[in-house]
Amino acid sequence: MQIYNTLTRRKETFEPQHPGKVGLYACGVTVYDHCHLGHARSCVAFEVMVRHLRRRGYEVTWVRNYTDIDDKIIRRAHETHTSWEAVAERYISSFQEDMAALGIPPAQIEPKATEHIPGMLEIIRILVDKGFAYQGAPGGDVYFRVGKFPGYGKLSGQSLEDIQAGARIEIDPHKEHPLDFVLWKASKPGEPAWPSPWGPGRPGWHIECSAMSMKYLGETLDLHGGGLDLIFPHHENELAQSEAATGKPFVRYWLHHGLLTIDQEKMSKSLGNFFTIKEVLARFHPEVVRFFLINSHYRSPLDFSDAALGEAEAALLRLYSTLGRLEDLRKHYPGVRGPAPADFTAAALTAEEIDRLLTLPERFAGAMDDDFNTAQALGYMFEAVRLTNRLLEHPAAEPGYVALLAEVRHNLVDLGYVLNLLQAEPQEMLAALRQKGAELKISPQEIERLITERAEARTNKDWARADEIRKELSEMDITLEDTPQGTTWRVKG
RNA sequence: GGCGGCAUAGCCAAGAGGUAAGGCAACGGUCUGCAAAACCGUUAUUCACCGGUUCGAAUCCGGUUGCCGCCUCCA
Repeated sequence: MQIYNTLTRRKETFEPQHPGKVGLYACGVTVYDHCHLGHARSCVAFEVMVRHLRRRGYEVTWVRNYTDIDDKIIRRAHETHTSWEAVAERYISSFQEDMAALGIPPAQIEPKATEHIPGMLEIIRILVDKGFAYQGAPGGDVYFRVGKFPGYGKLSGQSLEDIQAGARIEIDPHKEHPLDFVLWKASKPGEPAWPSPWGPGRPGWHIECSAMSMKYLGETLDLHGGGLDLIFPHHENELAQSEAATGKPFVRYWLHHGLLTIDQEKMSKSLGNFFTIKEVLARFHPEVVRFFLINSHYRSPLDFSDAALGEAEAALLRLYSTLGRLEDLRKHYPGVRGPAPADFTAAALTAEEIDRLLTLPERFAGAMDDDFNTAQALGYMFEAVRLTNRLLEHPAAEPGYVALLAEVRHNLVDLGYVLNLLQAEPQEMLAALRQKGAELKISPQEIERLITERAEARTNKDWARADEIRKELSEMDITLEDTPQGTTWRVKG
């Protein structure tokens, strides 16, 4: 497998420290508000990586944290006249609802910062003992001494001078260097506080990830990642404090995904240009959202728009349509399974095309092995779908025909599992997608009644009345489809 | 200002030295009582622009332009 490593800015062959085992730490969310779609992108990206690694036979330990204490949480508690604990608890629940709705299973370990204070204090103690950290004033903040760590800046590719040149940081008289960052933040009266050798306070942002990741995954992690926007300062600081404390490499492969944008601008709370996961899911099927999120490579920027989600919906519909036809076929031949006979030939496809259809799993895996290239993997699936549709258009009587399609069906669903797509019952999904969750201008009962009336008219060859009903429904954005199994309807797309 | 990234058809998007995947949309055809769906076909001699390396360049190198991200909390 090849994985792009932010530290070296290259794709590298992936080799975990311990054969067959992989530890992944993905930076989670700060729980002070509902999550937006950018957070969903992050979670889906790591989920898919984990699924593919497991498919490749690795035993993966996936850790995703909650930052459940920080300034924004405290501020939110003040604003809403409640406790910081209540704020954290509320938005952890909200996050879990979103994950469940998107079908993302929980990580193996989901640690909370406030439950790991002793581990953070231990790292800070070591850093102070080694001279990498100092307290600015008695009872005050404890800082990391950036100038003492030679590798500072190696992750973001900048020198200390580079960073300082553009720094908009206020000069803090207690800091030795403007870029020294807080490890332990002294609490003001009334603020949440934990006891420490340096006085009551709370952890700085970066130290929690070092403490929690190393506790669960060891001093050197295989994989650690988050959004591109976390490279500096968050991951740079994590790297510095962790390596300063242990003297060992902190992370073997740093993974950073691209950001979700709106009109080419980063979706963010501060810009106010965000949609929460809940808002998006109210309008689009969760699987459509997932498809949208993985239809481009995880490191690319991804622009959100209704049109883009609409395209994702149409594309997913195409996948499920074929799957539905394959499912119908399976019901007609319940005993037949793949694999296809090696010597099977079909009029509709050349030998090369049949081979291509059957080697989908290899090509799919190859794409995923190449830095989790979900876009290419999906491209291969669509190619297989096109070939499959061609076969379905030209039914053959041979048993090999059914066996081949049974194998294709199995492959599509099996590969879909890696992307957490195509796991639903096709007919149910098609019905859900066709109705788009949109407000209907007419009740389904009324539609059914008109369909029945039209069926009667058609039996009597009363084409005028049949067309009239079609037109009537069409004006209410309902499209009728006459199939051998009867007439179905869908909301116009 | 410093650091980094991206520019591929109407839109979205793979490809990273060997002659442009895939999706959406559009148009033509097959099918259909009419449609829809599906299938077939068409839609980039060309990958922002200018140079260079090479037998050969979206792919490598240099420069230009435009957009984005980070340098403050951010997935």
